[in-house]
Amino acid sequence: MEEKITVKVKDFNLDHIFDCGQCFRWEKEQDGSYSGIAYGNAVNMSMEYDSDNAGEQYSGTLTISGAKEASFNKIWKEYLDLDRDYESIKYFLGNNDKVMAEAIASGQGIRILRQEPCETVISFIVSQNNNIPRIKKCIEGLCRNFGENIGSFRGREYYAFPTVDTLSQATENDLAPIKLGYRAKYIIETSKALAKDKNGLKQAMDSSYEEAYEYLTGLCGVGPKVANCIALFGLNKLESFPIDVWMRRVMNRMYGIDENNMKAMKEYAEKNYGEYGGIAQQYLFYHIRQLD
DNA sequence: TTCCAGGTAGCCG
DNA sequence: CGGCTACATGGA
Repeated sequence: MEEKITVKVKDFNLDHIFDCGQCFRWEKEQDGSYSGIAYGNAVNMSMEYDSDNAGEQYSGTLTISGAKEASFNKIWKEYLDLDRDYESIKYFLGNNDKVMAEAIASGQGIRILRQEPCETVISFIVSQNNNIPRIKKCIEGLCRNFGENIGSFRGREYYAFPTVDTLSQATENDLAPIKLGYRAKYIIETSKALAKDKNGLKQAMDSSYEEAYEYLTGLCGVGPKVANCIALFGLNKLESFPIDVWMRRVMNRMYGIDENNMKAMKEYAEKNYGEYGGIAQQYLFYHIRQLD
């Protein structure tokens, strides 16, 4: 008998959370639930929405199957950012910004996952100049070849994300079958740096956004965009505002900002989204990908 | 064939 | 500093 946790949630939608480009290891099942792995635990998540709001507020009961009850407070509550009040954040972002209100409407149930810092670093190095389906394949390949086998869950084998110690010892030749392209050497070099500086990411997490950004951009293969993704998804810096091709597209289409004027986009975000820039960015990202 | 994908390192002025 | 380009890979 599979263990499971059930918990009441609101402002919570699995499609919005797992299909907004923040994570790469969750797969949608036939029944609309998602199976995946985080912090070395493979689980399945399904939602039963409250009937009285017809799903519009995205409140209901979340079931995490395969998870031990004790893991809720230790892992899942924090991973899913359940203690944060997204309703007030949505009001803050959307109450005098019609464009943002529209974006929020399409991704009402987004939550910023608190992912493992090392995994986030490597994953977003893989993501550069790459598309999401292929990013997923590359990461799956890394895990299968270099991650610890966690065992089978619902008929599938699961592998933990490889440690930087393991990756730091791999050669470009070892990584060749994974088809990471020119990113392979970035991954090896950055894994070496992180394996050597064990507390670097932890310290960055406890530092200000600016200090974290400086540390991250010092890693090989980590530029402004990737650093902001790591800061947001791995280090819990919610003011971080990653600007990628989609963000350039959506801010041009919806705010009329020039597609090449990244500085204007950054300034717009700082001024209007402030400490919740990262959450605003996720609503915009999800929204433009729905439209496209 | 060419273009594109959650960009960055290296180089040049 | 800011601007330019090569870079692996696979799908459209």
